[in-house]
Amino acid sequence: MADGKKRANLRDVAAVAGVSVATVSRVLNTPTAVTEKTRERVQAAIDELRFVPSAAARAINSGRTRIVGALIPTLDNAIFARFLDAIESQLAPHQLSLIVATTNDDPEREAQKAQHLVDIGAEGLILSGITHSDALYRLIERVQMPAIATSYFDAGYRLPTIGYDNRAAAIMALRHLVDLGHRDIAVLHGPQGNNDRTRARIAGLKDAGLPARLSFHETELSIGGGSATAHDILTAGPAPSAILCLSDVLASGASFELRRAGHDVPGRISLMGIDDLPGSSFLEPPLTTVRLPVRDMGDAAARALAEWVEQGRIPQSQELRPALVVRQSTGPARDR
Amino acid sequence: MADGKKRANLRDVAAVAGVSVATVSRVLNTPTAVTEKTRERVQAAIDELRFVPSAAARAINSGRTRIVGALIPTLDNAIFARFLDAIESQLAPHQLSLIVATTNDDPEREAQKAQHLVDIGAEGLILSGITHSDALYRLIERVQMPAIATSYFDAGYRLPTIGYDNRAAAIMALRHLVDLGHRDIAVLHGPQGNNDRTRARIAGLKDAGLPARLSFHETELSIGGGSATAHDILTAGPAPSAILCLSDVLASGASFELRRAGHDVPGRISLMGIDDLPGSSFLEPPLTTVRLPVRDMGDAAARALAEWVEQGRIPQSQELRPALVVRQSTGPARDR
DNA sequence: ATGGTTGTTGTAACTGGTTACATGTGTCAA
DNA sequence: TTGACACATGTAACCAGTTACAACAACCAT
Repeated sequence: MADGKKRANLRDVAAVAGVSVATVSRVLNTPTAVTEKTRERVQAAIDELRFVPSAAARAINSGRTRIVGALIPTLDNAIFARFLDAIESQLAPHQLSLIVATTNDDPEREAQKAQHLVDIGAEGLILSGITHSDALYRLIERVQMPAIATSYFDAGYRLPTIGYDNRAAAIMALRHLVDLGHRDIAVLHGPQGNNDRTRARIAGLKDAGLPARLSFHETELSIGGGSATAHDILTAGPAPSAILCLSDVLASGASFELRRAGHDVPGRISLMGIDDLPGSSFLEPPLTTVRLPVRDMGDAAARALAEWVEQGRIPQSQELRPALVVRQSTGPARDR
Repeated sequence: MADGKKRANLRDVAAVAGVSVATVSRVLNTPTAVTEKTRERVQAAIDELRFVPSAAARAINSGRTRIVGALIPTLDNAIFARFLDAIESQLAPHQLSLIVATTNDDPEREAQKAQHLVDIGAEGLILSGITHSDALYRLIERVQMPAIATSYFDAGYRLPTIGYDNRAAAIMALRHLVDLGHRDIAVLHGPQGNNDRTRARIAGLKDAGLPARLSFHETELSIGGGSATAHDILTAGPAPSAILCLSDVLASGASFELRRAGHDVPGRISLMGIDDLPGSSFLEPPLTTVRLPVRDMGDAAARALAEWVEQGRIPQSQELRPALVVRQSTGPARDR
């Protein structure tokens, strides 16, 4: 049958079917413009030669690659993985493929990867956060590329944003603790470096004007970081009445440590997170947290980007609401 | 300056620089073959016009897209996210881009997505497991596409495999429990449907020939599934002396449930998992499990695929060794 | 029989790069 | 001064598609 040489092309198919290349192309793209009979003949040739049209050749004509890229800090965190999962699911029906590039929150690396994505013809970009290198902005501007910033809502930003108000999310958590009477709160957070989500949360807490003394503790964004830092907080000096973790990953670590050390939660100390990871409700006690709608965010970002890429419709920035999820890890502050 | 119309192409650059297209192309690909002076002139034109070579046009000539695809069940599970993270990191230095496609363990969907990857010119594929639809095999054969199956080691498989022996991993776990004197063991596992990793683990347990009565319980692969099923096991009839979860996600759920219900682990009942997720060592008690080297697997698979794609070197199947990680969730079976 | 319309198909010029081959220039030795 | 050779550059064909336009046939109404 097939000579196993190399992939057949349009001319091969045309030759076998005894028609012109234009006709074959029509069978592929506008089948109604071709007679039933020829169409069948061409289709037979296509099947026989196992012809698969070259996407590159198509792209060169249409200028479309149907590829979009996502630049995310890391995949090694459930929150981003879920986010990506949602994006991928939403993109697939649009026949758009997703290229993933991780940046480790390094704007330099992000710009490089973005350049590479542009080089290979990406038609749109999903970014994380709103802090990026000038090189990236220049790139986006230069090639007029649709790009959406996520995990952050800022209607005044130079790009459309689809995300939540990180300040508000943090304040929502803090207010819950303050309402319960907590006045002395330790705040655990990941590296601020280039992570504007974390920075916004911290800034929100600092100028929320709520009546609480906050002590901030930066640590590696991992369960280990959370548990080690919780340990430090509880052994050094007077313990706070509540620990607020700006990420559930840290809260999980803190939760484990509090149990391990035998602290009564929420009796002696309250614990709270932000994110609402799948496991958070299974911690002991179940973790009070602020749910960030990452799945919805992924859906929305993917849809918006698809529309932008396909129909040129520039999306509105879109704010997704975090929600307070009260479980059993928080309770009234003990009287002193 | 620029008229902002559309992207400049080779001929535009050639015109501005006053050279031929061939020279511009040479500046891009073999700069040494061009005089310093012309090179500078061309470079100036490139900068002025903000010329970015079209990857599609390159691909059409070279036949190379520098894109590889990964077909994985889901991103919404830390184990796959880590795996992908490793792949992406390893691929980047080879200038290969990774397209992610999720299959939900559905061979039908997997074949579709694979077809799409081929359509857009993917040069290689990373698959999960060794159970795939005929359509996928035919596709791989037809287009002679480098493809590596992962998460499973089977030297006799039609494709190179890079992974571990799932049977052995499960048996390793079981043996640990049997060595501790457990004779009555409940086994929790995710849907067997099309998941050959799970099936292999179950099969391994069944014909390991170890002296233990096993009862199998299938549930949704989630923390909730693990905790609910653990609850069922402990409330219905005589409780086993150990619970073996074929995934740490389930074990986490079970661990939470055991604590919640106040069972003494490992005093009254032992708990064990397979995977070794980041959080597993923080469970209370820390989870005994079998570590699956997914990060190494991702590294190895990406490297092997890159070599295959770049140099045509077909990789050897590669077995990665699971390792027993004994923590505190397992202990001697109580005398009856 | 003629002209107009519609529908189907083919020819060839595009898309944006790469590259084999031809041409032109400069250096050096005979 | 001439020929050999290296080196730089240009011309044009090529990759695999799409598509504007032309050509042609079939059908119908005059």
